[in-house]
Amino acid sequence: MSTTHHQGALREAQDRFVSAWGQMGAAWGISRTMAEVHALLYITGQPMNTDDIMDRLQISRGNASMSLRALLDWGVVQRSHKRGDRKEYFTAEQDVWTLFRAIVRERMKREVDPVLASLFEIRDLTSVESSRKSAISADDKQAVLEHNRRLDAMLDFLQTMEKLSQRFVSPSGRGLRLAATVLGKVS
Amino acid sequence: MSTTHHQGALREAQDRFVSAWGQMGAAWGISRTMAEVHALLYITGQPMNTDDIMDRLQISRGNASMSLRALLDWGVVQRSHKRGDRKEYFTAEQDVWTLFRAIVRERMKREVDPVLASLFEIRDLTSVESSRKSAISADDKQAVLEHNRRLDAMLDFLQTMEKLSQRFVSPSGRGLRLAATVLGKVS
DNA sequence: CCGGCTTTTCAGATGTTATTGAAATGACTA
DNA sequence: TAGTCATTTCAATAACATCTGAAAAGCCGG
Repeated sequence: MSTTHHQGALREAQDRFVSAWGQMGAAWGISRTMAEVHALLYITGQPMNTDDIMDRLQISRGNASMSLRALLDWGVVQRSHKRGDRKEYFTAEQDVWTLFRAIVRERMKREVDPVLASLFEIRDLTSVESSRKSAISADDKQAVLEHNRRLDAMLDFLQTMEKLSQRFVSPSGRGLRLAATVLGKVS
Repeated sequence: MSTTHHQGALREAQDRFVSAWGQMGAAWGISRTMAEVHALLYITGQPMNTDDIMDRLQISRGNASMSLRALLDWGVVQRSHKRGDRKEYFTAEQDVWTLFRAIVRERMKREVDPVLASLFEIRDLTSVESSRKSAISADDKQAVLEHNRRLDAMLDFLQTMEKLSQRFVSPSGRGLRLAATVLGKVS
């Protein structure tokens, strides 16, 4: 349609954006390709189908399919369709804060929550139980006490983070206003 | 010294803490071992030398050395020494918020800053320059305009994040108070 | 400046994760 | 139902990250 063949600058800017985003994603434990697919959809703003994406990023069909599905799971890409075309098209969430909230939500769910669960279990191993146990030296009791203090410090911290993230993640542009507030507050 | 051979519960709690932390670290793009070494030092609270750590975590000398050095670089572990012992001992930062600040600082430096730099460069590719270019259709101009809008949205967002993280990272227990404030504010 | 002890380095082995491509599955039409 | 086109799956493979262990480099007291 619009873009002619020698439309260099825009194309290059898009490609470099895709690379930069892919790099960042990789550092975050998101597969490079998945991040690149998202970047491409975001920066072009155009609905694209699997073949468009394969061609543009030079990746296999399987890879494109997997990445798109994962992006759908994360809720940062939506399906759409074109009349008279059987292919599925995809578009990226355009609001950056919404995007960010989706990412935080997903990462908390996958990485922090399981650790929190583990820590609670671990806490049980050395709670009241240990005092019931047979003859234990004063030193050992002290060691357990300090262990529990450290464990609790970590637990408290992660729970605070959890709550904080829920504020940011909560629906509506709450996160933005909060960030602005915080930045304003502390001068 | 204190811990006798059948002191099971504490030891198991420590081991499980180490695993849980290692898992979390892995998800964050920190090598599992590096996270485990830190977890061990944190949860025991004891200064340990390289051999202690090798034995306890069953890792090679090289791996232990590398991980410890990385933790020192991150500023979350300190060297210490024992009189009459030539070995180096290591201890973990015990304040969880300080630990967290170190991590955020490091990750921003390594992952966000480079991307921001790239985005600024990319922005230049399609700034004023593009209007100078020869005959360009109205459609193309429009495309470039929208591209710039999206790019700027991302830039703004990352810059806000950067500033936010600097608040949290700033010396003294500022971060803690901020978090408390935010949690309090929105009920 | 030698000998013993400690830490660091790094090439190769090992383990993990991402990607491909072709076959299976699904979805729709006639 | 068979035929066409699109999508998903998954075993094989490639790419990447991590770990080992032995050799090299540092450090120190005598």
